Amino acid sequence: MRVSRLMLVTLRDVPADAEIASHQLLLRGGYIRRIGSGIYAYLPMMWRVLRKITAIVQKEMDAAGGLETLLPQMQPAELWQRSGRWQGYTAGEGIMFHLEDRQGRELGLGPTHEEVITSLAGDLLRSYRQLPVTLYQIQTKFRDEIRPRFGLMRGREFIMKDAYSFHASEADLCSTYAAMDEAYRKIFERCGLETVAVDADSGAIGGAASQEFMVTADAGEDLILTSSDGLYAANQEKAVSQPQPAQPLAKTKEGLIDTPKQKSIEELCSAQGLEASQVIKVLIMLASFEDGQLQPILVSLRGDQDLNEVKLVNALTVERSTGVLNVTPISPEQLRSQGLKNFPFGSLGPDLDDQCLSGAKTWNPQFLRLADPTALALESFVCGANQNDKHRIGMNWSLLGNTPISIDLRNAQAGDRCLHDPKQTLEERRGIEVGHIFQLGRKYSKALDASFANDSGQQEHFWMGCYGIGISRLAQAAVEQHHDDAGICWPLAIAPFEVVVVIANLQDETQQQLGEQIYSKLKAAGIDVLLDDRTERAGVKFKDADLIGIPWRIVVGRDASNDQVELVRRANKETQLLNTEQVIDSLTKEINTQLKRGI
RNA sequence: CGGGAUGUAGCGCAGCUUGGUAGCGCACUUCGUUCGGGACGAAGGGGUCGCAGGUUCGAAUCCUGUCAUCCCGACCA
Repeated sequence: MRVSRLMLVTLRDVPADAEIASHQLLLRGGYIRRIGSGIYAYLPMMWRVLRKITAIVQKEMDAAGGLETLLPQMQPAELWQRSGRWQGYTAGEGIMFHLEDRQGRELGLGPTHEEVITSLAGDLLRSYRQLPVTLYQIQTKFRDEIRPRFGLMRGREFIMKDAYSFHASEADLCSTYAAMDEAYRKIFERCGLETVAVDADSGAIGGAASQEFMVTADAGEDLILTSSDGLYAANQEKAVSQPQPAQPLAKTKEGLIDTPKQKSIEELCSAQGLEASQVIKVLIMLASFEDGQLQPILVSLRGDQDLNEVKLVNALTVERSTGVLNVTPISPEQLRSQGLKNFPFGSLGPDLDDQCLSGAKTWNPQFLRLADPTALALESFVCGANQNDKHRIGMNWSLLGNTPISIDLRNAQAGDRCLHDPKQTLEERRGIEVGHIFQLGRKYSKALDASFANDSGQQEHFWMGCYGIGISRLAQAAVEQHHDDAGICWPLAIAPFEVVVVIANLQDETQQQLGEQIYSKLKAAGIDVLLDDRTERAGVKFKDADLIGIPWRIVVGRDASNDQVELVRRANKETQLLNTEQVIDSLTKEINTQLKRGI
């Protein structure tokens, strides 16, 4: 391909609405254009990148026994009603775009495909003899994200590879899950990405075991915690640890203390000379459930710990065996509109009386009381007295009366000791989630009644797994991990072109001819080569080559008359002076061996 | 949805306080000089000042409403 024919439009200034490096560079390099919030056009060079990633994914999925397919993006509501997810995905914070057709039938635009694939499998897979089966597809997904951001990182329309496996037994599911884990590691390695596999929450998808693959990068949206020996790695949403020990509270008799203007844990501790771990922190939240219940929640935590909302939502789902639409802190305005008196915020205790909810218009009039084990383990503590500007000291749980439900609700933090080896501590890093694998179990096959005949002729529900990769996100994550001040440094395997031949001065006949010659020879050797044949000055072409990030650059310039050209490696600017034959030889070899690695 | 900010040419911005009919840099077109790290000169083209009302002789500028985009939180590949 010739740059003069490539519709290459690069920008010198950084677009104002791009925040992170990868987003800025993709815009500046002429890879993407924003069409709407979270909606992007993939320009020709970007499409080449995406196709290269796609090809790698297809190869590895095929090698792992996957069957490529293509499922509809328009999905009937009825299918989602059967799985029980229509409500959760369309109402409240739901992320499914949905519409009505001319007959008034409701349809959703596929954010994921468990429903479609499971009903198909139930239809087509009748015998255990047909199992296991893994189906996958690569297509555009639609999600009405609450907050799209960072270009392709979180789009409302994005390209995803999603795979689903069907099994006769849990053991068989586990073996495919392990094979997918392996395939994912190969895929990311072949794409030139440094990733960490972490234990993950399975979220709205549901199911048992689940692992996320994170591209490590400071701009990542997720916080991941890893042990220094590398044996434990988890998303903070899921991570568990041994808490730091609490500072024991000097034995005092229980009593009331005045704590004017000491509303936060910090204010209280600094005014009273306490450690945060000696205080019980109380959070009041409102959970709205799929069945319409509005339930006030009272959470007690040790003062030095933070609430993990994912763990809270999971706990609530188990407690009520129904889906949670959202959980939000309760505000004084909400209390007023329920016709309730304000709570003594800043002085709340775990024993806040249910009386203060009586007469609520739409809420359940009793708190659901939960507490983290670190809070329950305190033998003596300080907590709010449920009246403004008063706290109680020397308290314990038996003095407080009815004990809340004990459940892990706190965030593991960097510095906590690891459960697998208390000598290790957790370190934190940021990551971009590019892949996620789940053991779904039989959640969907039961909900959609998808079954097969086992070896004794009995109908059984499938064991299922599902496995996703964000293709377009992966492309941007690669940029986030591989760039410098001058621009992108694409890993070879996913670069839009492998080599760019820059003719320094197009008016120089010798340079022009030699450039053309090298270009044709590389093309004939099967290399993805770009020829910069623009009549721009050399500096402009060098800057553009750096910006768009082609891994290798051949400069045909001053020494063209002696058949000497420069070979420059984009990532480290390493330069060699070679003749035509050498440059073609060494590039062909280098590229072929690099691309073969990992296959 | 809550909190914060911004909308003026393809991109980056000034002008708004104090109303007088739109400007700068880059990019684009033409000509000349230059030609290995985003050249120089000359001449051009391109704007419903987000949109709708209002105030005024007159609005990019003041007022009201509205829409869009971005950032912080919940969502997730």
